[in-house]
Amino acid sequence: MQGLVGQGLTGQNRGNGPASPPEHPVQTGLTIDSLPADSALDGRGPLFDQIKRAVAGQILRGRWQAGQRLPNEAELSSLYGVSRQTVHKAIALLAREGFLVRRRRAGTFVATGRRDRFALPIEDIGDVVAREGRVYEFRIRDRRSLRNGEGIRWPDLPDGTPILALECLHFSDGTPIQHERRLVNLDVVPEVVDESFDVVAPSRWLVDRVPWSSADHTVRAVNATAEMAALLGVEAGAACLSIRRQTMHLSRPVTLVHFLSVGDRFTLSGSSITDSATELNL
Amino acid sequence: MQGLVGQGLTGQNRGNGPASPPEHPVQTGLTIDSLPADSALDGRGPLFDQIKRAVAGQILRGRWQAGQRLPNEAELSSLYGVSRQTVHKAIALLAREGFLVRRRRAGTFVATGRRDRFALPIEDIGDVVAREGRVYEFRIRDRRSLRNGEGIRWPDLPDGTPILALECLHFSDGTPIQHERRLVNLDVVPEVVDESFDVVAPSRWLVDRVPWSSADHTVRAVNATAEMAALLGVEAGAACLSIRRQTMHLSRPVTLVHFLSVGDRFTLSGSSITDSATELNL
DNA sequence: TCGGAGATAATGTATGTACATAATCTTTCG
DNA sequence: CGAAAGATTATGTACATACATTATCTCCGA
Repeated sequence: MQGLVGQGLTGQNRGNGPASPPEHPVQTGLTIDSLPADSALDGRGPLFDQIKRAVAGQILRGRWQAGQRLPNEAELSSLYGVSRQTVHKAIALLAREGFLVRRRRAGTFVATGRRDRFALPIEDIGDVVAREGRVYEFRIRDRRSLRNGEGIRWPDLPDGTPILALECLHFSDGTPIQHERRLVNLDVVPEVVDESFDVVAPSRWLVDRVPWSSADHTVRAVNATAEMAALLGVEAGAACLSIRRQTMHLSRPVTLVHFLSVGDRFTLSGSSITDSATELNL
Repeated sequence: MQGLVGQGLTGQNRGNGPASPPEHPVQTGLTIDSLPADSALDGRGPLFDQIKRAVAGQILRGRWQAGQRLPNEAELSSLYGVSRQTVHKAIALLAREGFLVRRRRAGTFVATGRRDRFALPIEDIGDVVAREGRVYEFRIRDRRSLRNGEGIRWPDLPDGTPILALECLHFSDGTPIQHERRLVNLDVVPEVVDESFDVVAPSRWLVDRVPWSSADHTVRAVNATAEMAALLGVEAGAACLSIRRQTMHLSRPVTLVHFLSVGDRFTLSGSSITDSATELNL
């Protein structure tokens, strides 16, 4: 029963039946030029969403420029013919999504902050392979229990902490595409010593089991060493994508992993969408 | 604001009489075991934030497991001694951040969705270099106005659309670190033809000027061709990070850019933090 | 002119109330 | 027994009200 995937939400387009804002008094004299036609609410979905769309639309269309001050909540309220609470909810959400900046007493401003917060999603290799319709397999090459500092050192972890060290290879349709070297903090995840990883890959096992609160990533390009080249079935020196990830939970390191993937068999890709734009369909 | 906790944050919990819920008899037998000590509110910040922390804490500590159902708003309300609106705000925000899934009539559940939405921020090269305390420079190597399909083809753009093609190099302390090849849709950004890019780099100029609603990225590792190697001052075959980005605005392509960076001089890195964890300080 | 005290204007939070919406559960009737 | 109709329950939205919190502005006096 916990299947549940996409939350369906969003009231459909009911033909703005109840209490639509027909003839509000319009408060002629005011700050911002009376809004042009395309600032009107569109009647689709909840009021606060309509207002979000209307405001974000003004910004995305460049009508409200970065740094410019918006009408205050009371003005917007009478402008759109809804209560201040409803305006507040819409505007506060847009601010939370980074479109606006609000300062008490000063007002609400279009965020100057350049919207260059591109974000690249990093997915589980198994998911990627499966999504491409290929057969995913993995093989554990090595598995050792030891203490930090004994041959291997995990910088963010105190020496002596018990850790599990894993090494494994990932395959797509039988071709090796990624090498993984992983350390797991046994103080945080002691159960992992009882897991054979016959069926579930370590990354998936961990992600299913341990919540994390933060993750650090470093992505770089490196030339394959002779050893790695042999494992991955490419020539020495082939360009490889190297991903290092450390996840933390409640300020404690959980796992440190190093992925190495063949450059022309694996790419990171994804689309970042401005939160609002998603809902806005702009 | 990280000063002392201080500020009498008002509205402490229960006890305060004014029209609190009509003293319903605590509903003994029910859903969640009466919450242990660490589920109490901590008195820091607004009530809805305290409730967010309390609930997210239960989840992150594994006390409320994935798929499990939470007490309903009314129960939480009497549990924490706040109004349903306040509980609703906290829970709705957690749901919006992906911690919870809510279904009408059914209730609120801890999200099973694996929290594997790692995201990697992709920054402007100029920002990165500057942050490292190095001197950033760039040089335009080529600049041409042409129409799509004439020698260059931008797949997502109709043939014949006027475009500006740029090629430039980015330097850190005088060392070349990134090569950029960029196409700009002149139908969307006609002003760009009047910009010399003497001072501001194209990426920065665009990001400051044109809002975007979505961006596609592809990151891969490639071996430097002889030509690129010469430009970047490395040996042919050196591993390079290749980033392709297309940004769209209102469903129209704005710019398509191809970055190539020397593997050992440039890395992508960043930390993804669960939205809530930020505020939670967990 | 400067500095500070106080007024003011904007957003932020909390509560109450009412009703809408969507599942789920229950009952009833063929 | 099973399907349709209705009751129930939990969340979702909207509005009103009240007060808290903070910058900012104004004005007054040394």
